[in-house]
Amino acid sequence: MLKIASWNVNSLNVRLPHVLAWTDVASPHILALQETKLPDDRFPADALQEAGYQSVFSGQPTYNGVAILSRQTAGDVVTDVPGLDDPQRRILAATLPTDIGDVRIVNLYVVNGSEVGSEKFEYKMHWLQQVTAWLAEEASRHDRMVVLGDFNIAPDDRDVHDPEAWREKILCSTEERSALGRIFDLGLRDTFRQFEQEEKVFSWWDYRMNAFRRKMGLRIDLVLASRAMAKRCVASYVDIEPRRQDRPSDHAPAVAEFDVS
DNA sequence: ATGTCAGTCAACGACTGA
Repeated sequence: MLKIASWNVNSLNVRLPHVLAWTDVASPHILALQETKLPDDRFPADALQEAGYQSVFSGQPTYNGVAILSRQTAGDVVTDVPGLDDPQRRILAATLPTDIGDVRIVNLYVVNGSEVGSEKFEYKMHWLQQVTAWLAEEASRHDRMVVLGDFNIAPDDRDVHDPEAWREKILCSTEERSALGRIFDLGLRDTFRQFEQEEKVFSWWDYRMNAFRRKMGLRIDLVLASRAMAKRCVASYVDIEPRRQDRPSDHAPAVAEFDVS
């Protein structure tokens, strides 16, 4: 089994113990992290190496920052894409060897966008447009591809605790969902929806207003798989256990498992 | 009810972003 996960840790500095505890129990082969909020010279590669993970990362102080932890050595690392001369470290692609050959992993920390219609929202839409064009190229080069991360878009109303309250709000607007649809149209499937799921499964809950306790969340952390990988996907779920811990990230890991026999 | 966090700067509180 090949287990691949995505987790927005909201500061790897604070959350390193959570990551070590979770990887110890869940033992994913590949773990994509977002919002590490660390410059590269402070990335805790040694502690992760001791836990059995190699790391590639693209960070900056204070904001953003992405990493891929893996049992195997990553190659062909990409951190920047055409059309985005962007100091924000949100993109990290790498190729990982597996039992079925190389798998291309694309880790995305999609722009939040703040409010529909804001300047940040316009940046989000432009960012998605450029990233989608690049993903099309990646998809043409890599038959086996997994695109995962914090998409900052809830795919549809099933992914929202209160769809009416969120109607056309940031993370849920028609324009954002259409942009996500154009990524699905590249042949990338939301692995979570390949399986029957319980209602009200979310991956992010606001720190405010006891949102987690009240089950007021969104499913915005996704694991998408190319056709060749989707047909091998045997499970996809959110592991909310880390969200219950002390001093948690506001996100929980999204996990997909693939049959590589 | 934007009422929580995290990081930074600069100085222990204001700010930004999420």
